[in-house]
Amino acid sequence: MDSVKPKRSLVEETYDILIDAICSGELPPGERLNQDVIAAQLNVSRQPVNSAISILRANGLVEDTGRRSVVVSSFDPQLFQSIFEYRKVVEPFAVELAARELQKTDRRHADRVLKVGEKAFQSGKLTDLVHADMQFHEMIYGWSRNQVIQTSMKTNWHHIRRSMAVVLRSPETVSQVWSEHAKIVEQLFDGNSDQARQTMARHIGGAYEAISADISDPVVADAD
Amino acid sequence: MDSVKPKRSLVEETYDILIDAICSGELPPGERLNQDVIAAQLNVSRQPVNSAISILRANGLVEDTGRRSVVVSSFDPQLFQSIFEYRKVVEPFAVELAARELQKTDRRHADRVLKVGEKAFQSGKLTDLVHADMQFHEMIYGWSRNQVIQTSMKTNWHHIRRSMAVVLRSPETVSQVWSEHAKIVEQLFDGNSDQARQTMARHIGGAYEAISADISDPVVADAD
DNA sequence: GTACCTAATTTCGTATACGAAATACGAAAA
DNA sequence: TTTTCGTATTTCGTATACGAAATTAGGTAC
Repeated sequence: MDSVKPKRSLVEETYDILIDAICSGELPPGERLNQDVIAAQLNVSRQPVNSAISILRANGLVEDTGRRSVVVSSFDPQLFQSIFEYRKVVEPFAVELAARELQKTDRRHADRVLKVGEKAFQSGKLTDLVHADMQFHEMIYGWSRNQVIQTSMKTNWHHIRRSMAVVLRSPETVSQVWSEHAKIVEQLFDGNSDQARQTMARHIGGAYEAISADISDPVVADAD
Repeated sequence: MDSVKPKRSLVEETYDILIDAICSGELPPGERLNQDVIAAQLNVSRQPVNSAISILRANGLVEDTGRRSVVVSSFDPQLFQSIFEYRKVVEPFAVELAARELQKTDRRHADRVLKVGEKAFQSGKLTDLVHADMQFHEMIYGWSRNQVIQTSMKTNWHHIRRSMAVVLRSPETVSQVWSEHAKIVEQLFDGNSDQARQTMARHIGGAYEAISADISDPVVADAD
């Protein structure tokens, strides 16, 4: 068992806390980030907070206002559309790659992930649902053995989570999502990789349809 | 006229200098980054250097050694393969998206970029060639109007540039690259988007073939 | 000569300090 | 009352300071 303490730095800790606050919607778009306040809340000096914000800025999750402050980036429907347009091509590709060499042990992992999804569905907690959804897709990215897909999608999920925090999904939609997940796994392990690919493409397309209607209006900072 | 000074911070300046040194091969894989030394060289304090390194670490370009130092990440052929596997799917897709709404003015831009490429080819300077190559592909990403493609490929080009610094390309290969670029533009503006897509797919595939042979061995840090 | 132990030095993370720039506020003039 | 200008305050970027961890070196025992 890995009981090593990674010994995370305060910069990392601060970064994780901030990105989580942003993605969960706790810090909504346009919200100002005051270094002194954050430092006080986390009981650290301003220095690690400053570094963490530098990373967030480099990743586009916060932006300078031209004034003296940084704010959480506005959530742009255009970006959301880009993400799903992108996913509709990349995720079926990930499925195709995953089919190359599936291990038998992977099946156990898949079943576990699907089970967690079921539980999250029954609990009805949005946070759990989003998390489980992400887990499933990240499993596929991992199977693809393509690092670029994994890292680019990691960034995308920050934005996806951010949008999910605003959007409510109907139970029927959620139910369908998880039956499609199961179907993809089934087809993959049955050797029908091409079908799995197509199912994934439809899955992403459908998810976008289901969600996009709700986020037609951009969420931006309050005008002064 | 935009005569505003972007007023870049020392963190940004330092980050750009470091990433450029890494991507150009000036700081080879395994090279240790000493904050004091870098700060002295750039005539800044260690603070912005520290922040810049935090960003590099978050982007995976440097990594902790478990000791007290960070080193430039080793260049992994596996990653290189992932990048081209990815590009072979994503770049043709970018071409497809680009075909949606091409502006007439874009043609002028394209011709300019192609011309710069020719010049770089004649000059024979590797740095210029790589830069021009990147310019061409980034033009396509821009035309796709898909932000995710743009940002993910931006990261990838750091790694691509890094590999290019090691790999020498034969003049014939380079020549072929640029005639293919021209062909893609031609096909796009002639409305043959599907052909342009296929040309791009062949282009990426060919580029990978041409390069991959030379980087079969991983470039890692010297063993102690 | 080799191995080990301890002290000195390096080097990093984080805290604190300082100066500059921008915003907020308040007073005076229209 | 509204606007404008000057001053006080906030807040950030960057410099400097400090303590801890790790590496290096040197010396001693075998």
